[in-house]
Amino acid sequence: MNISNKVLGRLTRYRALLTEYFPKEKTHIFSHELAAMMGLSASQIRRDLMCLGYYGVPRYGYEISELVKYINEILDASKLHHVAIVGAGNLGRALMTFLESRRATLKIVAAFDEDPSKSNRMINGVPCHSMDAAEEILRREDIRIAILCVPGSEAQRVTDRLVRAGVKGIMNFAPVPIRIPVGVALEEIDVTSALERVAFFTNNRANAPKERRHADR
Amino acid sequence: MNISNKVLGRLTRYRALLTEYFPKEKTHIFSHELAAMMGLSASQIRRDLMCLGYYGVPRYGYEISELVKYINEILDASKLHHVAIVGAGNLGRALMTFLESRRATLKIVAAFDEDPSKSNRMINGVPCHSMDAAEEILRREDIRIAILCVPGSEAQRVTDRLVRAGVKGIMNFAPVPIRIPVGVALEEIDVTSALERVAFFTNNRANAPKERRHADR
DNA sequence: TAGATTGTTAATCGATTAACAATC
DNA sequence: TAGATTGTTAATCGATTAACAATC
Repeated sequence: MNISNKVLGRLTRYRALLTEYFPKEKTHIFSHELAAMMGLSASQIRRDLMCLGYYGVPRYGYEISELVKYINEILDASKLHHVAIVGAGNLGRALMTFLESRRATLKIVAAFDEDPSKSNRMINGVPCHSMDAAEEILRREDIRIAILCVPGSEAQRVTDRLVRAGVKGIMNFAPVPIRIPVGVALEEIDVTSALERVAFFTNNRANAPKERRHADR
Repeated sequence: MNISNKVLGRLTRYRALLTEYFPKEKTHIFSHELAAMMGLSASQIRRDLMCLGYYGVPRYGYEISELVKYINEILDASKLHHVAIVGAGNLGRALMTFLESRRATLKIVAAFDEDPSKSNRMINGVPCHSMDAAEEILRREDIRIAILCVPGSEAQRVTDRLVRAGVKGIMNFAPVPIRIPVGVALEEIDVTSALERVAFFTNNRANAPKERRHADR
C-alpha cells in the first residue's frame, strides 16, 4: 500500500504527541481520544492506523507503546540521516538550535553560508562552511537532506547545486517555489504565505481555514 | 464565492513571485509561464485566477500589475494587522527578523516571554514583555494575530490565554496541535514533522511527496 | 450478556486535471 | 485568417466521513 504525504504527516504527529506529550501512566488510547487531542475525527485516526499493520482491540483501544513501535517501523526511524542547513542567517541558525536533538535520527552535521564571516567556524554547535565547500562536504559527510534557508533570489541556483551534489530531500524555507528533478523529495514551508493566510481569515471570520474545534465529533 | 485555504495559499505565492522575483521589464504573463515557475499545471493557475474577477486576454495573457492589484484586493492587503510573537526563544527571535518588513501590512509590534531576562527590553527591534503583561498589551495594541513559538508543553495553555485576550488568528510553531474555538483562524507549521516527511521519502525514493518537476505539463 | 470500540467499506466531499468552445 | 491562449465545464482523482458488522 502506498502511504500518502498527508497520512505520513499525521503519523509523525501522532507519534510526537504520544511519546512527548502524553501522560506516561496511560498505556492505552482510544481512537476518539487521540482524535480529540489532534483535532481530527475518530474515523480518520482509525483509517490512518490501518496502514501500520498494527491492530487495536475493541473496547480496549490501542496499546500506546505498540502503536509507537509500528509508527517507528513505517517511518524507518532507526535510520540515521545526516542533514545540512544551507544559509546560516537568522532562520537557519534558529533551526539548528530548534532541531538540535529533537530527533535522534535526524542529525544536523553541517551548515553552509556564502558570508565568509560565518564560515569555517562552529555556529550553535554545527560546523559552518563556505558555500564553495558544499559539494565536497555533502559527499564526504554523506548528507542527503538539506534545509534551505537562503534568500528567495538564491533558492533555485543553490537547489540545483545541492541536487547535483547528491541531496535527495529538501525542506525549503525560501519564499519562492523551487523545482527539483524526479527522485528528490520536497517540502516547502512558506512562513510569510502562512501568515498572510491567517491574516485573511482574521479579516473574514466567517470562514476559518480549519474546523478543528473544541467540540468532539 | 468562497475561497478555499489552498487557493488562498497559492494566490499569496503568485503575488510574492510576481512582485519580488519577476523581471520588472515583463508586463504580461501566460498561465503556462506562471505554472512552470510555480511547479503547477496551467489549468490550476487559470482556475485559481477565476476567483479574482480579473480576466486575462487570450494570446496576450495576464497583465501582471493588474493581476497583483486584484490579488491585493482579495487578500485585503491594505489592512494593517498588528502581530505578536509569543515565546522569544531562538525560533521566535528568528521570525522577528525574518518577518521584519517582509509585508508592510503585517507588523510585529510585541513579543512575550516567560523568561524575565528577555522581557522589558527590545529584541531585534521588537519590544519584549513578560507573559503576565500579555492580556493588557494585546488589547492596548489591538493585536489580533499571534505567532506561537513556545514549547509544546505550554502551547495549549498559552493559546487559551491569547484567545481570551481577543486574538483571532494564530500561527502555531509548537510541535503539538492546539485547539481553538470557532471564529479563530489557525495555521500549524510543524517543522519537525516536515523534516520527518522529507526523511521518509528520502528513504523511499520511488514515491516522492510532490510531483513538481522540471518537465512542463 | 450488553455496550463500546474496532476495522473496513461505501458514500460524500473537495481539489485537480482534461477538454474545448470562445476569443483575440 | 490561423494559431495560441483564455475561461469554464465535466471528468477524474484523492481524501475524509459515515455507517455498520465484527469483536471484545
